[in-house]
Amino acid sequence: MSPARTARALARETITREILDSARARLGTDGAAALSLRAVARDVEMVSSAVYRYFPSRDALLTALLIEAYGELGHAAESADAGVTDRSDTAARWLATFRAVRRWCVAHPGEFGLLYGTPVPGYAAPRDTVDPATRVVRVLVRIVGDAYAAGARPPVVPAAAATTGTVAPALAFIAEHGLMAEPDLSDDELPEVVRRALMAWTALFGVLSFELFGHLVGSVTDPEAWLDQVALRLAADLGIQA
Amino acid sequence: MSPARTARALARETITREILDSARARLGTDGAAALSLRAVARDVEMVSSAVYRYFPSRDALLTALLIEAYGELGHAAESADAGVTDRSDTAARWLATFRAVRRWCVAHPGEFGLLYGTPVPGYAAPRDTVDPATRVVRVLVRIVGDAYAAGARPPVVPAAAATTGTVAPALAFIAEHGLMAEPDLSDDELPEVVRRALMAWTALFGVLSFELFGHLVGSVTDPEAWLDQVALRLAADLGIQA
DNA sequence: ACACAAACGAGAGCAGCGCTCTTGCCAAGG
DNA sequence: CCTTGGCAAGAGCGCTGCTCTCGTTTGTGT
Repeated sequence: MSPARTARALARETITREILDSARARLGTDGAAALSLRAVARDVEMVSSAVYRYFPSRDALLTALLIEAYGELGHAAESADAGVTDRSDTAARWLATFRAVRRWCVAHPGEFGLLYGTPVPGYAAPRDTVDPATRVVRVLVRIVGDAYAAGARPPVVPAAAATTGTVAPALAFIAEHGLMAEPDLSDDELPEVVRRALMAWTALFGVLSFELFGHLVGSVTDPEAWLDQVALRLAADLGIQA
Repeated sequence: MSPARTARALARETITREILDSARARLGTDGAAALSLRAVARDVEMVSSAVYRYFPSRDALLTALLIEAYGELGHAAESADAGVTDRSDTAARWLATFRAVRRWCVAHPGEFGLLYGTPVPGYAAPRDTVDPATRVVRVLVRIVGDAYAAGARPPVVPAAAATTGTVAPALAFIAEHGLMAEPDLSDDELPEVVRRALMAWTALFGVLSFELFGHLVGSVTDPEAWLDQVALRLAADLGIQA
């Protein structure tokens, strides 16, 4: 892809990396909305206008950070799930994924704010970011699907089934992206699996957002243990067990 | 409290109200982080420095907006719960509260971003905001507590009870704030009620945050119906029913 | 009724921001 | 060798939050 590694190309690569690293560092201290291109320019000891040789605008820099962060978070979730050798132990895969997602988010609060916080006013995420953004929920769908395929079911069939006939949210999701690896599910089970996994991902995100944005300061003393409790509660409500 | 309603005090009240309204309008269009004091000054046709007569800083203006928004959201939740005449129909109270919270958040996305989005970099919410911020979860705690007191229980007692011995999150919450109205619960049930309600509030927030911040665009077609499904699912998992 | 103090609006000014444009330098390729 | 193009630097535009000063208006105690 780059056969002619000229000195100029190499320098460009290095400086681009430096800019991204400085931007991510400032993301953690100042927040995404207040990310100052001039500040990162000072960090890498350049004049602000010189940075525009590498990123045409502040939004382009944000997009690069966005894609990088989504990739890291998705990779953390996927490798955590893949790290459980006993693939039938869906409960262990579930908990490992939850913990890995939290670990990355807690380690990178600035990037978390960029990904899931208030959208930057004038900025709209390009199409390139929607696919890496769905990697975490795809892992959860896969785990729930595996558990369902292995016979796991929620403890009770609730009365909520009455509403599934009127509306079918979360179905365009699975229709558009082929994110199921387990075809051993009936047409009735598949939407329910997707719905449940999406709800669980939403709940996981809610816990992390509350923790990282400081909404649990007075109520939860140990956020790590709290997330474990939420993960186990969701797993129990989904019928996932070893 | 103010027997001498001088013309100046009246004018101050009116102009303060105008500033707050303009700020809330700009909150919806520009976002909380980009809220410009100069812009609201132009809206109310004043010089920027004149606004400082009413709010000593941009942070103080944000705090005023924060308290006002928390109050409105809390009032929406409380009045929705109180609007259900049959107090024993905890399922109806549950759903009404969820819908009211969503209605307010969807109607005020800018305020939602201020309350629950990325924290404004240099800004730290003062102590005055923690109490109004807990009004929604207090409503949920009360509903779950009423349901439990009436005999409702989760369908299964899950294995997650093993972890409750090691850590006790969400207990300082109920210890510090006296937010229970139902004393008909044992010492074992009380923490579980608080935990469950806090998890439900977290899940509700996650759904709203995903919807308002645009993370459901490709996956959920009807957010209103989706929130109903989540509410019913949570109620079923909690054992809440009419 | 008068005077003093507080509150107020307006304006200038400071430092910082994103971004654009121009200028001059230096490496890469024909 | 010499032209092309990437590169850093600087000036400049309009914007931001905030501070200070100035002259005016308003409320109040004597």
